[in-house]
Amino acid sequence: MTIPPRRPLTLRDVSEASGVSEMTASRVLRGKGDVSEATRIRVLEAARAIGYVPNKIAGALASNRVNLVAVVIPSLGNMVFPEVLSGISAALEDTGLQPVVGVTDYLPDKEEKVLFEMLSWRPSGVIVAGLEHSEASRVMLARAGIPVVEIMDTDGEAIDACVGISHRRAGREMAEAILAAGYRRIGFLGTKMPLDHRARKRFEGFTRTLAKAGLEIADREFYSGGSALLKGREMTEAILARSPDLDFLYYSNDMIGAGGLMHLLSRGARIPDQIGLAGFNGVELLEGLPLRLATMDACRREIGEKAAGIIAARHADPEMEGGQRIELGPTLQYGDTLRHPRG
Amino acid sequence: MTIPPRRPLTLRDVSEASGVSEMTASRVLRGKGDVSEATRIRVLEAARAIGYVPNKIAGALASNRVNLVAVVIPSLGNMVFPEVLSGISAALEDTGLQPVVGVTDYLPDKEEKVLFEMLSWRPSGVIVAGLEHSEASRVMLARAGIPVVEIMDTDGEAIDACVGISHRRAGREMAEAILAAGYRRIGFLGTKMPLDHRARKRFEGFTRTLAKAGLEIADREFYSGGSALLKGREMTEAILARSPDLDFLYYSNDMIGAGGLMHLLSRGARIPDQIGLAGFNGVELLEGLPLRLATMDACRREIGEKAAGIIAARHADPEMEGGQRIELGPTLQYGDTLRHPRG
DNA sequence: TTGAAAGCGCTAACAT
DNA sequence: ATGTTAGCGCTTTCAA
Repeated sequence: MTIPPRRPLTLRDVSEASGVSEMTASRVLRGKGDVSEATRIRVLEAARAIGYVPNKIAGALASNRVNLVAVVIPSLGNMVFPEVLSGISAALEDTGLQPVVGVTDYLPDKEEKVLFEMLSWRPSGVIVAGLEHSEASRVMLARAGIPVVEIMDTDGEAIDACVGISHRRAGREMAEAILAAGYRRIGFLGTKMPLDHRARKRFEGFTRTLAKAGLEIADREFYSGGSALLKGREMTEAILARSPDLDFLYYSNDMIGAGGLMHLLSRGARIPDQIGLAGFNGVELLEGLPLRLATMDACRREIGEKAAGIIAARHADPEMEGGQRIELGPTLQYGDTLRHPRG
Repeated sequence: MTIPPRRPLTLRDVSEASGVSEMTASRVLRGKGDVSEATRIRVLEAARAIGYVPNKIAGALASNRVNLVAVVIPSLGNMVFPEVLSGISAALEDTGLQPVVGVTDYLPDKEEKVLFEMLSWRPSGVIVAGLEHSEASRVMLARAGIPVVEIMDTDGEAIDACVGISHRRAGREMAEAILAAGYRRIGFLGTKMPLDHRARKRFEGFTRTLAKAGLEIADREFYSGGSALLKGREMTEAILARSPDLDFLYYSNDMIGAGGLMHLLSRGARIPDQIGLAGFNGVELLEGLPLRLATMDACRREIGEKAAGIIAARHADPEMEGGQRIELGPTLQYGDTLRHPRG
């Protein structure tokens, strides 16, 4: 197992080893054009024997085609994005396209850098989380001349295509369900929001709906960083110490909601009657908790699939129109922590 | 905001817009070679004004340099790998290198394909999880002529460099701690292991150590797929229904261990005296549980940092020797679910 | 400090 | 079915 790391092999080496022209070897290795079965086999065997790995850089430059799709997301730690990615991978599976992931840590500047870096590899398409970008990023994307799909969110104006849910609506529907169930003293617990536009939009949709019913958020608590489950426990303890009469806690994500649930269970709270809870995302984790947390599915996998589907379709048919807009409908799950509306 | 997607701009466009040669423009944009401050500014402004994005494909072909590091991991859903990635990103931050992630789903065939695909972009290095690869993969990596770092595991023979922990030793140390604490009827719960070599090695280290003490695993339970937390609950219920006299449960990962903990808490089990539990990984999630699960830290972030450090160092100095081997020492955390040894 | 020429490894387009 | 030629956009090398 000590193979001398030699000079990288080129098509020329394959050509010499198999006795056909470079062009024919190239055709065989790409599976394009008519090649006789005999030469096909000779080339393939020669390539395998010498251990040829094609140079995609040269191939891409010559053909002006790159089978990569840039995927730009805020974070991998969030549970949410790996699921989007798996939807993307699945949809790209048989298209010859490959996702390449970049992470922005929710920072617009870093997003700009990551986009610049990725676009400089001339990918066949871009999938980027969110509708909020720096002006420079928007210009880059608009000028790139490739399909751009903004995902997760539909509340705003897209550069090109867009697939997601309306977070304002998600917040509104959750508020409606909570009000319909008769809760009135409602607390909100979430991330510090300048970072997270989607959480902010849910919050806006939520508070506006309460306002229409003549209500306000009774108390709130924010966090950033750390173990979300633990933060959920701590924040819940803190908010209830301050406002013991709350009858509902709305969390901006399921992880902190799960933490809050753990806290309330350990206190022996009567859920959902004395106090109700809801999160957001519909993460798989929730299935294992003692009570099922009320939540709203963010259609993560489906978003990934649909976004990748748009890129793939437009890659296959470059004449196709852009500007697709797909708004998915998240569904509310009452679980065991939100009373069903009376009746 | 309707920018016409034009032909991608080239260095020639920058050259024309700034009135210097392509070569000078290239030098400015790469920050290499002597350029007068005046022309530097003119070029930079011209590039920004027209919205130039360099073509890395052409650059890479011409310079025979690619600032990418291929990172090949089994899964993104596992909590573990995003942390390794964040270690890698951090260590690569100021090196000019960029990680590119590929996912294998624990399938050797897919690993082979992903490696082939990534190597065909001629990256500056490869970081790949595990020491077990198909023969073809090993040959590809050995021949690639770039630094290769195998991570997570040190029980086996590496192609080049390697950074990780000994999972056999981790299993052994956990077994020793469990025995020292006086537990004797021990159950094992884990993934179906042909898929997961590291879980298998932990299991081997664990059972061998028990064997030396004249003990065997009293019962076992395996799963694959699904919500790990829920599976942990279900498996725990199942194994205890079958073997009610178990006094310790060793889980192959923290997520199923957390599920088991939830189940036992809901049953009112006396932990850790009547029954103890331990998992593996030291995931952040555990901090939020009602009891801290005993676990063993897998040094994930540190592994990522060290592996990327090796690639970066060898990238900076191509003369440097290869074959580094770094075995990290995971530390046992007793938490609240494993008795400390008597005394 | 700047420019001109050659060529990286491959594929498109056009022979044969 | 196979081969030849030119050139993708950039950087290296050498010259001015």
